[in-house]
Amino acid sequence: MRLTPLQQEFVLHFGEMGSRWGINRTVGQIYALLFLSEQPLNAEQITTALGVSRSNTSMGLKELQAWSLVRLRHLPDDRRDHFTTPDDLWEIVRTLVAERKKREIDPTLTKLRELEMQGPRGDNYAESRIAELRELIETMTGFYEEMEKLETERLVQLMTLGSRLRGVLETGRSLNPFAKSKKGRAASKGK
Amino acid sequence: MRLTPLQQEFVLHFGEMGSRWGINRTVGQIYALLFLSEQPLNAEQITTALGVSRSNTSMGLKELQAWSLVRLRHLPDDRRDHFTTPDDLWEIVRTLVAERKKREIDPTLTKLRELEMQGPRGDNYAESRIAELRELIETMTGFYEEMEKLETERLVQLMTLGSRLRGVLETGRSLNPFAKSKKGRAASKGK
DNA sequence: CAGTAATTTCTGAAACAACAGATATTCCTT
DNA sequence: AAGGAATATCTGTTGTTTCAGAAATTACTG
Repeated sequence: MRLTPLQQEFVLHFGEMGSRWGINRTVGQIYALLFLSEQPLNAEQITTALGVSRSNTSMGLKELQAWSLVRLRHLPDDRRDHFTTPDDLWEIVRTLVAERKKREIDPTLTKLRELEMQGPRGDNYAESRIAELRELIETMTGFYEEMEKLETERLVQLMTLGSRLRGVLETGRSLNPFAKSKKGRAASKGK
Repeated sequence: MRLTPLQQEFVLHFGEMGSRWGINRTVGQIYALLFLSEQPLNAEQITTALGVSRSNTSMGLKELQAWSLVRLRHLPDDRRDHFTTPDDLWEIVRTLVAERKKREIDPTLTKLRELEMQGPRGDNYAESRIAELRELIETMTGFYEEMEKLETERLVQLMTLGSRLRGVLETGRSLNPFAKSKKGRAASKGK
């Protein structure tokens, strides 16, 4: 398989960013390639397109599956595994956030609760600091869980509220500019 | 400097999590130690408390400064640098998010725009996929910028909206349960 | 403008991660 | 059950990261 110049550049960028994202170059490249590929690709195609070893591709795909970032597809009359990324980008974001939370936040939240369970140990400052941190993480993960429940449509609606966000948070103010409220019709210009 | 058992356990946990957070063990430990320390600490104290080399401490502090995660403090009659973390945890979160965005998102957004600037190249699927990704990132960073502008109080208010979040997004519904609206007082049962 | 304390940078060793090629396993076909 | 295609795992090599200790630099003190 041969890449177009556009695909090439995109793939190389994702490879370079890999290390910042906590994955290796090959994993980044495989993901980028699948992301830009209209058809699902098999391991062989990925290997030749990226010019990496077959084994490297295999490990990369395994890692991407552990992240639930690729899906397996089977084509008729072909028993090779073919891989794609979801068409819906918001679904990809949801997956990414969920996985990162699972790996980067949850273990710490568990540990903090564990430390608190062991009861007061007379280390007052540290204890209060830990409690505060736990509360903050709980607040944030609680918010995350609420957002996770929203359908994509509502989520986008929330994200594109823009400057109206501030207004919504002021008690008594409605999101509907036509609702009965003195300040109701503020801020209406979208992008 | 000698650590209490509570500090010890917390510090070790942050060290272990370091690799998942994209920092090394020592950096994680230094941060954890400073986080639990009521007084600012100097490099020497950190070194003995963690049992690492002086040079390692120096590199770790440099890295934490690059992340803007620690602040420098000078005590009277002492020319050594002393380090602390902010008292306000929300400030820490803001810093973390801002830095991660800068390192993990912005370069890719720039690259995507760059690719689009090079104009259509007849690679239709890839082009539309890239445009879609850029739009999504712009939506998310736009939302982030709005949240960044909120004072902490409002931010916490937003995050603790809970199930009312859904209600707020339904056009015409006010955040104020007493506002005049037929559906106004719906959605009050918690989890 | 020495002398010394504090900090940073250099150096090499050890641990770890990434990778290609070879070998082994799985799973389908007949 | 044998053959063969697809995939996964093992093995050794290369590259990278982490770290301590040494050397160099910087920044104060008298």
